[in-house]
Amino acid sequence: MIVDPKSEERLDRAFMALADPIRRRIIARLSRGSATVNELAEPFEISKQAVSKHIQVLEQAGLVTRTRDAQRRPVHLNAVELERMTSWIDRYRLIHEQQFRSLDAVLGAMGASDAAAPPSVDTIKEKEQ
Amino acid sequence: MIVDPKSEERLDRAFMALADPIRRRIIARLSRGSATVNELAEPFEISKQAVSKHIQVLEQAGLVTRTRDAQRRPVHLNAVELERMTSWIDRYRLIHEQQFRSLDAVLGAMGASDAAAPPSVDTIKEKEQ
DNA sequence: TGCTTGATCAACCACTTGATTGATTAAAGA
DNA sequence: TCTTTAATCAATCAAGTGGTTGATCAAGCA
Repeated sequence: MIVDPKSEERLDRAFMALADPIRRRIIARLSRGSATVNELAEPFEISKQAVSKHIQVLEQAGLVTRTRDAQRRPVHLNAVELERMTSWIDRYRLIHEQQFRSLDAVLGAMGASDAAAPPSVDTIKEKEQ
Repeated sequence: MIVDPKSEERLDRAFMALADPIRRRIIARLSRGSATVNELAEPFEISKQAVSKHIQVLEQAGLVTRTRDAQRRPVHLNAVELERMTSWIDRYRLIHEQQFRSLDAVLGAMGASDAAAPPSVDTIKEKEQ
């Protein structure tokens, strides 16, 4: 499986960027439309410089882009990067779900008739797979 | 809008947890089945203590759970928390997409763009770091 | 030309993170 | 019992993060 090192680092930054509640609120705000740094800083009690840094973090993660409008620097959401994050997560969610299903089938075929859906995983010793 | 503070913190930890490539590889491994700390540490060149810490981070984020099997502490993926992460992201992806669509409709009806910051890709200038 | 506004740069500080090594707990096996 | 195995705890360290204040840049406007 070939893994693009740049894609690794981009994921690092994207997840790190969303690990902060202020940055998540910024993303939430931007989902409703672009905004300037001042507008984005307004609801928060921290300095505008701090908000500016948060936006830089989001920008380097590829989650937002910035344009220029005179002395304003409007910030726009980049939904493509959000999509990359969900792709990563969903990939392993799917694998896990399928693994879970086939394990369930094995247990069912072995004669243990309970076949409980909830995770009775704690008794499982993984040797197959 | 009521926001459960614990849910905020849980998201903080979940996103932070996935911001590390080693922890993402651990999640990827666990999607294929549960494993012990030693098994999880095997592909990495860092110490087992370090891997143990990574697993603690994942556990406190709710992304994995641990059980006991004699002196082993098998680690299991908790897909529910992964689902919470995609839910958060997809929520704002959806809002953004709808916002985008309605803006598109407005622009189409007007024929000109004087709305606040239309995020058209062709006007984007810089992408420096 | 100056002045104001929007935003960033720079230096600094407290705190956290990721890693290390060495010691320790806990259960199995001889 | 003594030894091995699985894993964590404890102390420490370098590097990174999130915040501050003060200075600076860049574009309109009087």
